[in-house]
Formats: sequence, structure tokens, C-alpha cells
Amino acid sequence: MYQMLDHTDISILKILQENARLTNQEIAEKLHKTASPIHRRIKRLEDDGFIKRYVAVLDPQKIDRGLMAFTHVQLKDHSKDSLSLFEQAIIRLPEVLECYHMTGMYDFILKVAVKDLAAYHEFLMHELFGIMAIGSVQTTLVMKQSKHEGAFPITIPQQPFPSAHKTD
Amino acid sequence: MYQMLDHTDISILKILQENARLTNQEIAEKLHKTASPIHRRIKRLEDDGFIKRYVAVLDPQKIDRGLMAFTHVQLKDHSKDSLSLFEQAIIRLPEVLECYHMTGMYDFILKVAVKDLAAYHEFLMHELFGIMAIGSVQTTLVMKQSKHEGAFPITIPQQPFPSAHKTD
DNA sequence: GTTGAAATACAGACGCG
DNA sequence: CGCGTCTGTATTTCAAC
Repeated sequence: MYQMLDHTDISILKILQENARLTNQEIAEKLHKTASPIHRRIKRLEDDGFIKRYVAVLDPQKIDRGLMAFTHVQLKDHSKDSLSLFEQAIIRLPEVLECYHMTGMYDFILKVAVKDLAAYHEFLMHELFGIMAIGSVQTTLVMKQSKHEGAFPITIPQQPFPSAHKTD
Repeated sequence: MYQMLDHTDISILKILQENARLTNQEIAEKLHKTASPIHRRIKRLEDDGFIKRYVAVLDPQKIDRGLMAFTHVQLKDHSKDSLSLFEQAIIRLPEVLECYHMTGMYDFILKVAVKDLAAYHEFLMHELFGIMAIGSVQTTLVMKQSKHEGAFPITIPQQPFPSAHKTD
């Protein structure tokens, strides 16, 4: 089991989700603390697995990935072979940013990023439709992204025994 | 207009998308260079807007966001008022990680992260269904994520005049 | 949570190819 | 024009308090 997070930990995680390039000292100033304890806390958050990794966010437009689409896929059947065949094939496609195995109407939802509609057509024809397990595909295109990705809202996991002695 | 990316820039971007915590020196070793030019190139990639920001990726399970859902929304009508009303309301909901305005069958696709099904029910009943502009909603739940998010595939944007004198 | 010291990385300068 | 060596500065990191 993992340690409980206190209010300072939550604040650190929120800050790091927005901007992981801040120095410990800058984070410390925001929280009215000093760099050392911030550093220890971040190290612990990493070691305990709360922070999985740090990534750079690129501008899709500038690297010719300006068109994003959600591709909803139904397989021909739900055999174990079809599922693993599909997943194996999808993982190799660079246009597929994310692949989710879903409950409900669709078997998979893919988040796809390509240069333009021509490139998406190319992707469907030469990549996706070549996968044998595919039954039907429905596409919706992203016109506008209203909320940016990546940041999870953080609340304190159920805290049955609030510590009365937190110096924070 | 922005500068063209060469092979070293592409490599740097790929590395930084996977692990933004590597030091310039570590990146330099991977690319058989020294830290100085790497540092200069990263600075330029930031200044030119290729790299928008750096973020920490958290473990959804550990912060009680283990259930992810895609919520497909159709509005009652497509008036300008309905659209902006919906977007304004959505932005305030912490459970909504991403919000896309779509073409096609649905008006919006929301990526929602909550603790469990009970929390999702709560989210629908007390948050989403409270928005007046909402027409209908269809949910699919994520059972498994096959491909991780965030990393764009990078190719060299159309290179009409390949430089013959690249020292790289 | 604080202080202080050593190791390391950053962010310029400069000269070289 | 980009690379590499060098330099001062800031930051990280680890110790003891």
C-alpha cells in the first residue's frame, strides 16, 4: 500500500502536471517552503509511482500532425485471436496516438493524428483497412480542442484518519 | 515561418517526448554529440514553439482516477449560445480531462476520468446532465489502454531542397 | 523543515571546421 | 553556420542538524 498524500503533495503534483520544468526552488516559493523538502517530496512521489514519467508536449501543427480524429472500430468477431491481432497491428501504426479497448457500442476507440484529410484517407485505406480483424469503422474529426490533455484532477484519496499533527 | 528540422532535431524531439528528464549530456551521448549543441537545439525548439511545455505524467490509479470513459455528447441544438454554454460549463468540470468539438455523429467527445462507476454515475447525474444545452449522451468505458498517450510520431516536414552540406 | 557543501547541469562566451 | 571546449552561475542532491 502507498503512503497518503497531504496537501503539499497534491499541490506539487498539480504544479508538475502543468509545468514540469519549474525548479524545486520555484515550486518552493509558490508553496511558501524551501527547495529541500520539495525535492524530498518529489523524489518520494517518483519512487512511490505517483509520477510515472516526464514528457515534452509538442505542437501538433508544427510537426505536420494538425488533424486529429477519433476512429471508432468494431471487430468482425470477439475471438481472442481477433483482439490480439488487432492490438498488435495497431501498436505498429505511428498515426495512432492512443488505443482504448472499450465496453459498449464500439470495441476500440483510436485517437489518430495525421497531417490532413488526405493523410487520414491514406491511413484508413492503406493501414487500418488492411487489418483482417476489422469489422466496421466510424470516424469523427476534431474541429477544436476545448480542454488540454494530460492533467488529472487530484483529490486526496479517502482519508479515514486525518492526522492531527501535520505541521503543514 | 519556422526553421526546418534536421535529423538531430527529430531525434531530440522523440527522446524528449519519451523522457523529458534526461540531461543534455545523456541526450548528447545517445546522439554521439556533446551537451552544448543539444542544449542550443532544445532552446531553439522551445523558442520556435515546437516544444510547447513539459509535464509530469501521473498514475491514474494512485490518485483515484482509475476509471476512464469517453462520453459522446449531442447538443439540443447548434446555436452559438448552446455551444458556448456547453463549453463554458465543461471547462469547469475537473473530471473532464479533454473536450473535443467534433464533426459527424456527435457534437463533443469528452475524455472523463473518475474513481469508479459510482463516481461516473455521480458525474453524469450531478454535473453533465445539469448543463441545459445537453441533448443526449452516450458513454463507453475504457477497459484497457493499449497505447500510451502523448507521443506524436515525428517526420520531417516536406523537405523540397534537401541540404547536401549537413555536417550531421 | 532547515542549513550548508559537493556534484552536476545549465547557459553563455570563444575559436574551429 | 553548426560543433566542441571552456567558464561562471544556478540547481540539484545529499549529508547532518
